[in-house]
Amino acid sequence: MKATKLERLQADGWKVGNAEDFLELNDEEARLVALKLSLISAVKKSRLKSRLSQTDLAQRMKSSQSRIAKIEAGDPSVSLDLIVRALIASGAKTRDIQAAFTATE
Amino acid sequence: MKATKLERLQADGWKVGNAEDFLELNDEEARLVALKLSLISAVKKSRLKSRLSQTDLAQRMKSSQSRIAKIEAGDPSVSLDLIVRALIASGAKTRDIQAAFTATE
DNA sequence: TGTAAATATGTCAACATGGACATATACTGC
DNA sequence: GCAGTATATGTCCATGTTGACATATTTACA
Repeated sequence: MKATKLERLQADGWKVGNAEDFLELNDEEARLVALKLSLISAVKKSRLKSRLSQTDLAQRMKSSQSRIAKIEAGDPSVSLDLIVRALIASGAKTRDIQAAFTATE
Repeated sequence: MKATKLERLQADGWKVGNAEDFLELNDEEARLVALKLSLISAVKKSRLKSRLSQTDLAQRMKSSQSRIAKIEAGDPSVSLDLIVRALIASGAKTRDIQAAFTATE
C-alpha cells in the first residue's frame, strides 16, 4: 500500500495497520518462505547433479556437513545467504537459481 | 570441482586446495556479491516505483529508516534475507526479482 | 547381517545482523 | 536563507546465524 493511500484511508477514519497489515505481512512472509523452500530444493538437486556429498559441498564452501544437512532440512537457523552460497558452490547456474524463483510464482 | 576429480588430482600429486580453491572461492564470492548488488538496485527501483520513502518502506516491513538506507548503500551489515524482504515489501513482483538475477549473468 | 559412507540431530561459543536511536547531511519549494 | 522532508552515517546491545564437534540414524551393498 502506498503511503499516500494509507494516509487517505487513515484520514477517512479507517483502522488501518492491524488486520490489513497483518495480512500483508503474512503474505510477504509467505513469499519469503516459499522462496527459501524453492531454493533449498534447488540446492539438493544441484548438489546431487554435481555428485557431491554433503561433506564435499561443505568443504567447497568452507562450511560443515551438519550445516548442509540443516540447509536441506529447512532448519530455521539457516539464512538465505547460506542457502544461496550453497546453491552457487554446488555448481548451480544462474538459470537454475532463476528457475527456483519461477517456481515461487 | 567434483570430489572425484579433486581426488584424482590429488592422487596425481597436484597441490590442489590453495590457489585453485582460492580462485573458485573468489568466483563464487563474486557471484554472490554481484547478486546482492543487483537485488539492492532492484530494491531502490521498486521502492521509488511504489513512491515509498525509506521511512514508509521501513514501516511496512517493521524495520527502520536507517536499515533501509543501509540496504541501499550496500552496507556490509545487511543480509541477503533483509534485501529480499525489502524487495518483497516494496512491491516487487516475482518477475522483478528474477530480472535482478538475470542481470547477474 | 555387518560395515562403511552418507545424512541427520543437538549443542555451543564466536561472530554477524537486527531494530532503535541520535545526529548529520542533502534535497525541495518558498 | 529557511523550514520541512528525505536520506545517510554511526553506535549500541539483543537476537540470529555460524562452523565445529559429538553422536545418532539411515543407506548401500557385499
